[in-house]
Amino acid sequence: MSARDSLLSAYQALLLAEGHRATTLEAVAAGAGVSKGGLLYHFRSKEALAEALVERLDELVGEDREAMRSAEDGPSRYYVRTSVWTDSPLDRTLVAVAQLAQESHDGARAAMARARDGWLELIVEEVGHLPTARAILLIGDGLYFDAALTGGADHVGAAHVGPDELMPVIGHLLDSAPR
Amino acid sequence: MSARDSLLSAYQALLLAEGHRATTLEAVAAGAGVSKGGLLYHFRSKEALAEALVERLDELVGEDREAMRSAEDGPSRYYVRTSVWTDSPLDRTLVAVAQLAQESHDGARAAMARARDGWLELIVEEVGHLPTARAILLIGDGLYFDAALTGGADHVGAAHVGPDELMPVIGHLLDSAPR
DNA sequence: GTCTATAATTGGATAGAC
DNA sequence: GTCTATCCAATTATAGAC
Repeated sequence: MSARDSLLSAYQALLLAEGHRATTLEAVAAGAGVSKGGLLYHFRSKEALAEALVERLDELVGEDREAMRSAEDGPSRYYVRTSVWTDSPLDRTLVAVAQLAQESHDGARAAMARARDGWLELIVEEVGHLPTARAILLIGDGLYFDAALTGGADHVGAAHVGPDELMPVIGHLLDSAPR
Repeated sequence: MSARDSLLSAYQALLLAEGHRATTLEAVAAGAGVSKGGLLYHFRSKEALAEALVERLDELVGEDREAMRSAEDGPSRYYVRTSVWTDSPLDRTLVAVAQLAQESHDGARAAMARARDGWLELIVEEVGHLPTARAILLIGDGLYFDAALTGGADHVGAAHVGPDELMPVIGHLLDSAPR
């Protein structure tokens, strides 16, 4: 992996766990095994790190959209199934960018809006009923919220319900939506 | 309002919009119209502000639990109905504490877990089916996630669906849950 | 109870050596 | 392409006057 990629991954990991302001250039550099000067050769500023991460999210979301469109069990089930935390590249990048968005980063907010609009579009196509589609999108948002609250750590609390238990509920929403 | 309350409210507002690290003591003091020294008389440290806010959340959640238990339309509908952003004291405090939790504040994480466990308990009592109850809880989480992403600003995007459109979907989940 | 002054530290960014 | 040294601004917290 190139030094640039290592730096971006280290930045993402820290952002995920601690947030934008708490993620210092020194910590990112240390995480990637280079010095602060080395970091600043690849990324001119802290803002440049954020912009690169937002680009990475756009790419991953684009790939996810293709997979969602052609999913065997349909876009809605695919969406909910993949919204539970699995530590995938998209999971990690999405929650990291969500941290940026919450700390008032405009680019990150716009990227989150783009991603969610795209998902909603495919769900509406399948469901044919906007409020139901919105409810399904919200369930996915809720799963990301849970992950974001703990910085992506495993959460096997009493309240935890896995995808296997959730899917029948989604199936029910799909079957019963007005047309 | 006492100076202490003003300070806590100013802290909460900044936390909501910018996150823990970005919320400086100077900005909190300025928001409440006192000096940094004045702030530190009421709160010995930044951590003391965080702890006071967590206490405030526990109180508001306790009150909300009572209202939820005795809601005319039942706990589940009450929960979803009140999870849409209305800028209420509970909304603001909850999302502010969620910011703290995301920046790895243990007390905030524990408070969020307590709140969500309490809500889930009442929903399960009503619904009688854990996966359905969990789905309803997730819809509320999703609504808070949306609010958190924008720091509680109004979001009247194309994807926005209000409570009036969402409630029938909840009603459907309630009616169709296995018993 | 609130203020000013200031100490001690940290963080983002630049300059220039290697 | 990476490092060290350094500057400047910002931040938490203390001390003590009023």
